[in-house]
Amino acid sequence: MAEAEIKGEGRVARRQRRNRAALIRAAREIMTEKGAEAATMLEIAERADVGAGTVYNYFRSKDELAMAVLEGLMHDLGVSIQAVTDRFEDPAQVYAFGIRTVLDTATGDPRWRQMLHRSEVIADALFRMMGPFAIRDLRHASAAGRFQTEDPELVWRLSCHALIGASLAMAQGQLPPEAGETVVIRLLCMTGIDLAAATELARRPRPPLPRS
Amino acid sequence: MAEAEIKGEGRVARRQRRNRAALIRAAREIMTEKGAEAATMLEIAERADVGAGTVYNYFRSKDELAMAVLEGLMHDLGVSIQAVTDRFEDPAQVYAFGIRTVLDTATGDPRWRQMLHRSEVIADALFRMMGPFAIRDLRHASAAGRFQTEDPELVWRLSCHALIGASLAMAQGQLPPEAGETVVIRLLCMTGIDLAAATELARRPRPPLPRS
DNA sequence: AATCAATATTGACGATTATTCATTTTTGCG
DNA sequence: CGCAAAAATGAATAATCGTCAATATTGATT
Repeated sequence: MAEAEIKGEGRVARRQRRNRAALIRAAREIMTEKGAEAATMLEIAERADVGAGTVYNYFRSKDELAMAVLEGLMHDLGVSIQAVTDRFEDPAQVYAFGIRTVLDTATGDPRWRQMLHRSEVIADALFRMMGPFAIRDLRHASAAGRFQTEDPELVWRLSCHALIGASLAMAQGQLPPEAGETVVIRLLCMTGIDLAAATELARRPRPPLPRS
Repeated sequence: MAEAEIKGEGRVARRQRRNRAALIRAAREIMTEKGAEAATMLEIAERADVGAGTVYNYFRSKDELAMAVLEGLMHDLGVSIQAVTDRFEDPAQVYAFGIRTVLDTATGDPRWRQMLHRSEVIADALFRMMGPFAIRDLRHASAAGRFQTEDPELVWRLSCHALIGASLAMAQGQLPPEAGETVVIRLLCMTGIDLAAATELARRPRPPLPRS
């Protein structure tokens, strides 16, 4: 995929797109398999079939590469969530579905689980990558009188950190899997709805995610 | 301080206490000055006046030493908070004061600020070190009908991650300092009170902290 | 006081890896 | 074809965590 020719694209540009994509793909495979820390730059370079130094022509550091991997994972998840929530009527339900799905994916998908260290980086990526959607949903739900969130950006930021922190705790067995619902309920409380409404929202049946 | 003799304590035990204390003190000085990452084990060992390998007789790893430093900082802050909130009547206010103080200290005290990387470690330390107090406050406030928190442990855990995440964002200038109040309001919302009550609680005048 | 097993200390060293950089290869253009 | 600029290369660098064999200290026992 993504090998489509772009008219007027020279060989350099084409090779660069190929290298960048190959590096991110290789890094994603290795990092999501053994963890970002355990993945070495040399192994990534070899898997992408480039020289060790070439990685640094595309990414200033290993962290920057790891960030690109994370953003890719989150982009994919965001697309899946969008596909499902497009049909929802209630904007509050869109938001609730989103955070529930992020939580379930972060704890359930082994690829996400391997990236769960360095939570500040992950929370930040989540904030940036899914922020536009989440903040839009918070605004809609507030406009519809469902939430009371005049500061959606801040609420979303706090939610990201809490969400990733909870995911980490669950992945480490410090929280039971059943806690997922309660986590969602409490995060919904931050939007300004009351506990009963948050509970109702969190317990609505959810359609399945399309696989990515 | 802490050089008090313990009756029947041999020289080994005395030296071990001295070494452990000296290592934590040295690590605290260096780590809070230049950050935990930039501090090297060798420099810490030299400042504590022990050999480079000796550190590993007391702490299995650099992370474990950093954790001890963090726990010390948090212990000190916890003592200060306790001294102030002892006189409060409203348990909800005790909780509100606690989280506000953690936030202000994390963003204002340069020693804390230097430790703000690796937020999952810090949030975990906060959860463990201040958890007994915070959870007690949440229970009291719930029993008094102020909060609705049947799951104080979970709410506290989520709050820790959100609190540290927000502190990090403020320290990096991604959030303005005035956001502190809103952060506290939204964290209070997680306890199950409504937005108006949370706002009132967050805006009550606060007595100053005794310096530690 | 002498002995000695147990324990603690030491610091040189090994091992690992992210990153750099001088060199080589490739590209695009006149 | 020839050449300058850009990109790729991978061997070398650098930095430091944690190990370990050797050494020093301790204190119970004789």
